[in-house]
Amino acid sequence: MSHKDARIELDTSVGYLLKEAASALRAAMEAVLRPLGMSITHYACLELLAQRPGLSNSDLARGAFVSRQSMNVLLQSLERDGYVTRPEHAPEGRVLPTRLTELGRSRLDVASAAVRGVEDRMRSDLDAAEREQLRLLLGKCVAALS
Amino acid sequence: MSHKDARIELDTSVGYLLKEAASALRAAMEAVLRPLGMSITHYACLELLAQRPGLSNSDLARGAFVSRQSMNVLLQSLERDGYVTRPEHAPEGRVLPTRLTELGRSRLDVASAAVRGVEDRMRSDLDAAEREQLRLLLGKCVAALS
DNA sequence: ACCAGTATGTCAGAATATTGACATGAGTCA
DNA sequence: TGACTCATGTCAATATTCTGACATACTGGT
Repeated sequence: MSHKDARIELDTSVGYLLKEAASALRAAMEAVLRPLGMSITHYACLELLAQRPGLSNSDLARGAFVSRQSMNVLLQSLERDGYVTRPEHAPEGRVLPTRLTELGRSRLDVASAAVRGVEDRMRSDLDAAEREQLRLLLGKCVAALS
Repeated sequence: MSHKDARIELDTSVGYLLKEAASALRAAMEAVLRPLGMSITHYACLELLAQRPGLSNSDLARGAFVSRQSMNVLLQSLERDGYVTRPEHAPEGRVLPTRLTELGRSRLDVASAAVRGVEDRMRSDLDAAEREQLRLLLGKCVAALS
């Protein structure tokens, strides 16, 4: 060995496996959302709003793991299509609280069912204890990186 | 409840946690690779070539989870910068086997050490058994989705 | 009151990745 | 041999995301 072997073993690297799993999940979600005319960020935004109505653009960006600029243009298109509404000017501060419309909620219902199917398939070989274990371990990784 | 509650619980969803972890890992890797003038795809390509010399463009694309068109333009820039070499025309078939240059390998050594630091930090709260468990569970998820 | 620091919404330009398309080569099967 | 299928490398166009920048608004300390 002429140079130090600090190479990362791809096949056994947790980081690589994590990326592989996330990539597979993304592909599977895109496959079921595409027929609905929805992208993943699209869906993530609506899902966040369904669970936490009134989130700001910046909140949604953090929750969907994109920049707030990206979320802003997405929100503009969602608003144009009538899926969400935002007040004309901020009630207080600069924050514009966003809310789902009835149309947005009904579209989300379909998308949410499709995504649930993907998640169920992903976890199909895991029993309840393993799912909990996976959540725990992923949570530790997230905490350690932030 | 006027409409059926098929909503996915974001906080407890394995899929959401997976995306969160992958996003945190990506951010951390970008942070350490940026000072080296390298992107994640950049690094992934070099790392793949170090472990499996002679991979084709399509192989590299699959290994780095991008389209082969994206990998192609990346390889062109890597070739232009002298990090990798490809034969002028295919030895057999259409496949152009790619190899690291000495320059590419030395640049990779630095990047690899930086990335290893990130991975170590990510797994810092996990003991050996937990790391093995995480690999196993992620592997099951990947298998179930493909 | 003031000022520095931080967070937000938004516009514009740049970087990155994807989809579509085409030609070429290999393998299969009748 | 010929037809068919599949994988590869690559060009072009499109789409998506990010970075940079700016004005505005809140917050905490002096």
